[in-house]
Amino acid sequence: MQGNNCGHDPDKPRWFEPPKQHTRPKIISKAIAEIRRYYRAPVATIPSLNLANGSERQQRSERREACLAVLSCLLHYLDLVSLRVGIPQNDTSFQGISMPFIAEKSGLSLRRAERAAADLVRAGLITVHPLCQKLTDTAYKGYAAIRTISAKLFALLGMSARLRHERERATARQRKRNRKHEQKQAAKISLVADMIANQANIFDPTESAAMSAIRKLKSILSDSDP
DNA sequence: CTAGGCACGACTTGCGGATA
DNA sequence: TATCCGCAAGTCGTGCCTAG
Repeated sequence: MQGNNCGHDPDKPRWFEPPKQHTRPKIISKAIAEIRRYYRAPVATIPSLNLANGSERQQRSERREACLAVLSCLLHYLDLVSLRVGIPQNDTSFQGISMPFIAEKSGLSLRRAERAAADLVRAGLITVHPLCQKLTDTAYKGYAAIRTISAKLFALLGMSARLRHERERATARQRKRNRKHEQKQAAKISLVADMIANQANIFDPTESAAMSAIRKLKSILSDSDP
Protein backbone atom coordinates (compact mmCIF):
# COMPACT_ATOMS: atom_id res chain seq x y z
CA MET A 1 0.00 0.00 0.00
CA GLN A 2 1.33 3.45 -0.91
CA GLY A 3 1.01 6.58 1.20
CA ASN A 4 -1.22 6.67 4.22
CA ASN A 5 -4.05 4.36 3.24
CA CYS A 6 -5.10 6.84 0.60
CA GLY A 7 -3.53 5.19 -2.45
CA HIS A 8 -0.95 7.94 -2.76
CA ASP A 9 2.23 7.26 -4.74
CA PRO A 10 4.81 10.08 -4.49
CA ASP A 11 6.07 9.34 -8.00
CA LYS A 12 2.62 9.23 -9.55
CA PRO A 13 0.46 11.98 -8.04
CA ARG A 14 -3.20 11.96 -9.06
CA TRP A 15 -4.37 15.26 -10.54
CA PHE A 16 -7.84 16.73 -10.64
CA GLU A 17 -9.66 15.56 -13.80
CA PRO A 18 -12.25 18.08 -14.99
CA PRO A 19 -15.48 16.64 -16.41
CA LYS A 20 -14.91 16.01 -20.15
CA GLN A 21 -17.96 17.96 -21.35
CA HIS A 22 -16.98 21.14 -19.45
CA THR A 23 -15.36 23.89 -21.49
CA ARG A 24 -13.69 26.57 -19.37
CA PRO A 25 -11.75 29.73 -20.29
CA LYS A 26 -8.12 29.06 -21.27
CA ILE A 27 -6.79 31.03 -18.29
CA ILE A 28 -8.35 28.48 -15.93
CA SER A 29 -6.83 25.40 -17.57
CA LYS A 30 -3.50 27.29 -17.78
CA ALA A 31 -3.65 28.12 -14.05
CA ILE A 32 -4.51 24.48 -13.20
CA ALA A 33 -1.50 23.31 -15.23
CA GLU A 34 0.77 25.94 -13.67
CA ILE A 35 -0.04 25.15 -10.02
CA ARG A 36 1.02 21.52 -10.58
CA ARG A 37 4.61 22.77 -10.38
CA TYR A 38 3.95 23.09 -6.65
CA TYR A 39 4.04 19.30 -6.29
CA ARG A 40 7.71 19.07 -7.34
CA ALA A 41 8.83 22.51 -6.11
CA PRO A 42 6.62 23.63 -3.20
CA VAL A 43 8.88 26.37 -1.80
CA ALA A 44 9.57 27.92 -5.19
CA THR A 45 5.98 27.77 -6.44
CA ILE A 46 3.60 28.59 -3.54
CA PRO A 47 5.70 29.18 -0.39
CA SER A 48 2.72 30.18 1.79
CA LEU A 49 1.02 26.83 1.11
CA ASN A 50 4.18 24.96 2.02
CA LEU A 51 4.18 26.84 5.35
CA ALA A 52 0.48 26.15 6.01
CA ASN A 53 1.32 23.21 8.30
CA GLY A 54 3.01 25.70 10.64
CA SER A 55 6.31 23.89 10.32
CA GLU A 56 9.67 24.61 8.73
CA ARG A 57 9.51 21.14 7.33
CA GLN A 58 8.33 20.64 3.76
CA GLN A 59 4.69 19.68 3.36
CA ARG A 60 4.29 15.97 2.72
CA SER A 61 3.60 14.75 -0.81
CA GLU A 62 0.17 13.28 0.01
CA ARG A 63 -0.88 16.65 1.35
CA ARG A 64 0.52 18.49 -1.67
CA GLU A 65 -1.42 16.12 -3.92
CA ALA A 66 -4.63 16.78 -1.94
CA CYS A 67 -4.12 20.57 -1.87
CA LEU A 68 -3.54 20.66 -5.64
CA ALA A 69 -6.57 18.46 -6.33
CA VAL A 70 -8.83 20.73 -4.27
CA LEU A 71 -7.32 23.97 -5.63
CA SER A 72 -7.65 22.68 -9.21
CA CYS A 73 -11.27 21.76 -8.58
CA LEU A 74 -11.98 25.23 -7.15
CA LEU A 75 -10.25 26.86 -10.13
CA HIS A 76 -12.30 24.72 -12.51
CA TYR A 77 -15.56 25.95 -10.97
CA LEU A 78 -14.32 29.55 -10.65
CA ASP A 79 -16.52 32.43 -11.81
CA LEU A 80 -14.02 34.88 -13.30
CA VAL A 81 -16.31 37.90 -12.82
CA SER A 82 -16.56 37.63 -9.03
CA LEU A 83 -13.70 35.15 -8.35
CA ARG A 84 -16.31 33.10 -6.48
CA VAL A 85 -16.39 29.32 -6.77
CA GLY A 86 -19.66 27.75 -7.86
CA ILE A 87 -22.01 26.89 -10.70
CA PRO A 88 -24.04 29.61 -12.46
CA GLN A 89 -27.74 28.69 -12.68
CA ASN A 90 -30.04 29.10 -15.69
CA ASP A 91 -31.91 31.90 -13.90
CA THR A 92 -28.64 33.94 -13.60
CA SER A 93 -28.30 33.10 -9.87
CA PHE A 94 -25.12 31.45 -8.51
CA GLN A 95 -24.87 28.18 -6.57
CA GLY A 96 -21.82 27.61 -4.37
CA ILE A 97 -20.34 24.08 -4.25
CA SER A 98 -20.24 22.03 -1.05
CA MET A 99 -17.29 20.17 0.49
CA PRO A 100 -18.76 16.72 -0.36
CA PHE A 101 -19.04 17.89 -4.00
CA ILE A 102 -15.45 19.19 -3.98
CA ALA A 103 -14.21 15.97 -2.34
CA GLU A 104 -15.99 13.83 -4.94
CA LYS A 105 -14.71 15.84 -7.91
CA SER A 106 -11.17 15.92 -6.47
CA GLY A 107 -11.15 12.17 -5.89
CA LEU A 108 -10.46 12.59 -2.16
CA SER A 109 -12.22 11.54 1.01
CA LEU A 110 -14.29 14.27 2.66
CA ARG A 111 -11.88 14.69 5.61
CA ARG A 112 -8.85 14.85 3.32
CA ALA A 113 -10.55 17.46 1.15
CA GLU A 114 -11.54 19.48 4.23
CA ARG A 115 -7.96 19.50 5.52
CA ALA A 116 -6.59 20.48 2.12
CA ALA A 117 -9.13 23.33 1.91
CA ALA A 118 -8.11 24.49 5.39
CA ASP A 119 -4.47 24.61 4.21
CA LEU A 120 -5.49 26.70 1.20
CA VAL A 121 -7.28 29.15 3.54
CA ARG A 122 -4.23 29.36 5.84
CA ALA A 123 -2.05 29.98 2.79
CA GLY A 124 -4.29 32.92 1.80
CA LEU A 125 -5.16 31.35 -1.55
CA ILE A 126 -8.88 31.07 -0.87
CA THR A 127 -11.42 32.52 1.56
CA VAL A 128 -14.44 30.67 2.90
CA HIS A 129 -17.70 32.19 4.16
CA PRO A 130 -19.96 29.47 5.62
CA LEU A 131 -23.69 30.05 5.18
CA CYS A 132 -26.56 28.81 7.31
CA GLN A 133 -30.13 29.74 8.06
CA LYS A 134 -31.52 29.59 11.62
CA LEU A 135 -34.80 27.65 11.59
CA THR A 136 -35.47 27.42 15.33
CA ASP A 137 -33.40 28.03 18.46
CA THR A 138 -31.68 24.67 18.02
CA ALA A 139 -32.13 23.88 14.33
CA TYR A 140 -30.16 25.32 11.43
CA LYS A 141 -30.17 24.66 7.71
CA GLY A 142 -26.70 24.66 6.19
CA TYR A 143 -25.87 25.86 2.68
CA ALA A 144 -22.73 25.36 0.60
CA ALA A 145 -20.15 27.95 1.74
CA ILE A 146 -19.14 30.81 -0.52
CA ARG A 147 -15.50 30.34 -1.50
CA THR A 148 -13.44 32.91 -3.35
CA ILE A 149 -10.03 32.48 -4.93
CA SER A 150 -7.51 35.24 -4.28
CA ALA A 151 -6.30 37.20 -7.30
CA LYS A 152 -2.87 36.88 -5.66
CA LEU A 153 -2.79 33.25 -6.79
CA PHE A 154 -2.84 34.42 -10.41
CA ALA A 155 -0.21 37.05 -9.59
CA LEU A 156 1.93 34.28 -8.13
CA LEU A 157 1.69 32.42 -11.43
CA GLY A 158 2.57 35.56 -13.39
CA MET A 159 -0.98 35.81 -14.78
CA SER A 160 -2.18 39.13 -13.28
CA ALA A 161 -2.59 41.01 -16.55
CA ARG A 162 -4.18 38.00 -18.22
CA LEU A 163 -6.63 37.66 -15.33
CA ARG A 164 -7.62 41.33 -15.63
CA HIS A 165 -8.26 40.91 -19.34
CA GLU A 166 -10.23 37.66 -18.94
CA ARG A 167 -12.32 39.16 -16.10
CA GLU A 168 -13.29 42.08 -18.33
CA ARG A 169 -14.33 39.66 -21.07
CA ALA A 170 -16.26 37.49 -18.60
CA THR A 171 -18.04 40.58 -17.22
CA ALA A 172 -19.10 41.54 -20.75
CA ARG A 173 -20.35 37.98 -21.38
CA GLN A 174 -22.36 38.05 -18.16
CA ARG A 175 -23.87 41.47 -18.98
CA LYS A 176 -24.99 40.11 -22.35
CA ARG A 177 -26.56 37.03 -20.71
CA ASN A 178 -28.39 39.17 -18.13
CA ARG A 179 -29.70 41.51 -20.83
CA LYS A 180 -31.05 38.51 -22.76
CA HIS A 181 -32.71 37.15 -19.61
CA GLU A 182 -34.29 40.55 -18.83
CA GLN A 183 -35.55 40.85 -22.41
CA LYS A 184 -37.22 37.44 -22.11
CA GLN A 185 -38.92 38.44 -18.84
CA ALA A 186 -40.03 41.76 -20.34
CA ALA A 187 -41.50 39.96 -23.35
CA LYS A 188 -43.53 37.63 -21.08
CA ILE A 189 -44.93 40.57 -19.11
CA SER A 190 -45.63 42.53 -22.27
CA LEU A 191 -47.63 39.65 -23.77
CA VAL A 192 -49.77 39.29 -20.63
CA ALA A 193 -50.32 43.06 -20.55
CA ASP A 194 -51.46 42.88 -24.18
CA MET A 195 -53.86 40.12 -23.24
CA ILE A 196 -55.35 42.20 -20.42
CA ALA A 197 -55.73 45.15 -22.73
CA ASN A 198 -57.44 42.95 -25.36
CA GLN A 199 -59.84 41.51 -22.79
CA ALA A 200 -60.71 44.99 -21.64
CA ASN A 201 -61.43 46.08 -25.21
CA ILE A 202 -63.16 43.00 -26.64
CA PHE A 203 -65.30 42.00 -23.66
CA ASP A 204 -67.14 44.14 -21.17
CA PRO A 205 -64.44 44.95 -18.63
CA THR A 206 -66.00 43.31 -15.58
CA GLU A 207 -64.05 43.31 -12.35
CA SER A 208 -63.75 39.49 -12.23
CA ALA A 209 -62.16 39.23 -15.70
CA ALA A 210 -59.61 41.89 -14.82
CA MET A 211 -58.83 40.20 -11.49
CA SER A 212 -58.36 36.83 -13.21
CA ALA A 213 -55.91 38.36 -15.70
CA ILE A 214 -53.97 40.06 -12.91
CA ARG A 215 -53.76 36.74 -11.03
CA LYS A 216 -52.32 35.14 -14.18
CA LEU A 217 -49.78 37.94 -14.45
CA LYS A 218 -48.76 37.46 -10.81
CA SER A 219 -48.34 33.72 -11.24
CA ILE A 220 -46.12 34.20 -14.32
CA LEU A 221 -44.01 36.74 -12.47
CA SER A 222 -43.63 34.47 -9.45
CA ASP A 223 -42.64 31.54 -11.73
CA SER A 224 -39.87 33.59 -13.29
CA ASP A 225 -38.63 34.82 -9.92
CA PRO A 226 -35.26 33.07 -9.19
C1' DC B 1 29.80 13.17 -2.41
C1' DT B 2 26.51 9.50 -1.99
C1' DA B 3 23.81 5.81 -0.13
C1' DG B 4 21.56 3.83 3.64
C1' DG B 5 19.64 3.80 8.31
C1' DC B 6 16.91 5.93 11.62
C1' DA B 7 13.95 9.11 14.31
C1' DC B 8 10.62 12.41 14.01
C1' DG B 9 6.42 14.10 13.07
C1' DA B 10 3.12 15.15 9.21
C1' DC B 11 -0.58 13.00 7.71
C1' DT B 12 -3.97 9.25 7.18
C1' DT B 13 -8.65 6.95 8.48
C1' DG B 14 -12.60 6.85 11.26
C1' DC B 15 -15.21 8.40 14.74
C1' DG B 16 -17.88 11.73 17.66
C1' DG B 17 -19.25 16.29 18.73
C1' DA B 18 -19.83 21.49 18.45
C1' DT B 19 -21.38 25.47 16.07
C1' DA B 20 -24.06 28.49 13.28
C1' DT C 1 -27.34 20.68 7.11
C1' DA C 2 -22.48 22.24 6.11
C1' DT C 3 -18.39 22.98 8.14
C1' DC C 4 -14.98 22.61 11.42
C1' DC C 5 -12.50 20.63 15.35
C1' DG C 6 -10.40 17.10 18.32
C1' DC C 7 -8.89 12.48 19.45
C1' DA C 8 -6.59 7.82 18.87
C1' DA C 9 -3.88 4.62 16.48
C1' DG C 10 -1.20 3.67 12.80
C1' DT C 11 1.66 4.65 8.35
C1' DC C 12 5.46 6.29 6.04
C1' DG C 13 7.80 10.64 3.85
C1' DT C 14 11.31 13.80 5.11
C1' DG C 15 15.49 15.29 6.69
C1' DC C 16 19.46 14.42 9.43
C1' DC C 17 23.43 11.76 10.46
C1' DT C 18 27.03 8.59 9.55
C1' DA C 19 29.88 5.25 7.12
C1' DG C 20 32.30 4.27 3.06
